Amino acid sequence: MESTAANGGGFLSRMALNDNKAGMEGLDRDRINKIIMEASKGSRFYENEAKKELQVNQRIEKMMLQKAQITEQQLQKAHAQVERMVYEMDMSRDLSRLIVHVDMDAFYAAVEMRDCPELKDKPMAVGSMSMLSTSNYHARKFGVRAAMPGFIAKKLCPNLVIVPTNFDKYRAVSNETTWNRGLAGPNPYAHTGGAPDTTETGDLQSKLPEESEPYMENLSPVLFEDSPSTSPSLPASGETAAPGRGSEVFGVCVEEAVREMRFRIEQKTMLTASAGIAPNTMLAKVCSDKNKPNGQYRLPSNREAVMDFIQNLPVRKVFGIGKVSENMLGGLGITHCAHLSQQMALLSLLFSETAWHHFLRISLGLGSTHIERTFKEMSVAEEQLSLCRELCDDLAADMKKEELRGKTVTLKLKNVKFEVKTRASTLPCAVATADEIFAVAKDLLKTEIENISPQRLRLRLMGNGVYLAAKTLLPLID
DNA sequence: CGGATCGAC
DNA sequence: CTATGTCGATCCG
Repeated sequence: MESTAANGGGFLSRMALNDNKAGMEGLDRDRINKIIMEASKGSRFYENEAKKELQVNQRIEKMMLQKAQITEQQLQKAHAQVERMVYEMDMSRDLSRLIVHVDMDAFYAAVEMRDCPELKDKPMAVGSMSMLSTSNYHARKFGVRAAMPGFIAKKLCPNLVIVPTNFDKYRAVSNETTWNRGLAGPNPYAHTGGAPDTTETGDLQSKLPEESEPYMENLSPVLFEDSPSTSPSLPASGETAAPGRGSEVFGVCVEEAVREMRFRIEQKTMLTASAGIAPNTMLAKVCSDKNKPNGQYRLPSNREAVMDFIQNLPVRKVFGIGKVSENMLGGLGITHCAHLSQQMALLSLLFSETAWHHFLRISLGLGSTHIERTFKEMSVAEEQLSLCRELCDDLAADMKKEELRGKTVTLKLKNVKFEVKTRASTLPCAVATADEIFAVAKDLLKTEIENISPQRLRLRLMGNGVYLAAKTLLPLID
């Protein structure tokens, strides 16, 4: 098997600098990659990476063989099916929501610089000689980035200052930035009418991407910082929910509202954040990266703007497409989302259904328009019940749109220790309205509250949380 | 189901 | 002088 390894210079491409991040443009990649390879070669880590790269290359070859066997008919048939789906998905596009994704800039590094002005004009990173969590923008110019071992970073930038991580500090700052309590004060943008979509920003609360975000409680000391987005455990990583539907919020445009949000964060923490405003979470996250650091970008809520934006987007920028997928797609000549749409029929024949459906959604610029709510803590039963009611309303609205009803109501809870529980109840007949769902969900929640008493049920998160199991979903009309 | 794989951070 | 982490989700058998 000829290895298609993409390297002329004899290094593993997977070891090379990943310049997919903000602050990484226009540096001397060849020099940087050479240093990385020299520092890595021969290590066990490198050998393992080499093995993994070979496996990926073999998968690509296998895929190319499969591709060669596809007949014109198969392709045409796939094409027709894809076209139908594109049409349906396009129809279901929801442009009514505004999602804001807020992401702290180089979070850990920014905190350390703030607290030690001497670091300000030096290249610095947070972490250890073994692993860095993040670096400041000055260091990024040398190719120093999150997830890079400190000893390699030192070779790239001998003057690099490496500061050990202070998780407690990051968590404290993170808490300051959470919407519910941290950024107190009247917040005119928090709610819109009936559907309070506000959420806090995860970033603030949770993690960090390109810029990182702090961690939460169970901190597993981890820590890379760059990158926005929502974090797995605390959903909020960089996301905030939207101020509302439409672009006017209490007479102020979203851009202004988000500018104020960022301004308040900066006033309170002396740290900057970037934000993306878009009709769904996938796009908002990508947008938050666009004018980083300390900037924001709004993608208008119309189909043309979305499609135009997505066409020019490298697939690697999309949440969920990592090194491996990028390489697999690259084998087919797909580097940008525009290629994704062009080759969708082929993709539908070469990838699993879930995979190509995911690609299809990306190629249309679709994403979630609903945001999980995260709280610092919620231990008052009345609040829990009223939140539960809200979730039921949202769910009923979504179900109505899809013309679905269901027989199983599942309540998902996450307590302050981050343990997740689900409780479900299956009914004799399917339900669809908010009242019907709430009647069941309320009982489930009350049972949980009672089971734990006299202690209080202390919840961390309740969201995404009340939903109906898919298998029991039925058409609204028989 | 458990282990492998992938991706986020 | 060395030295490359941890988690959750999903896939796959």
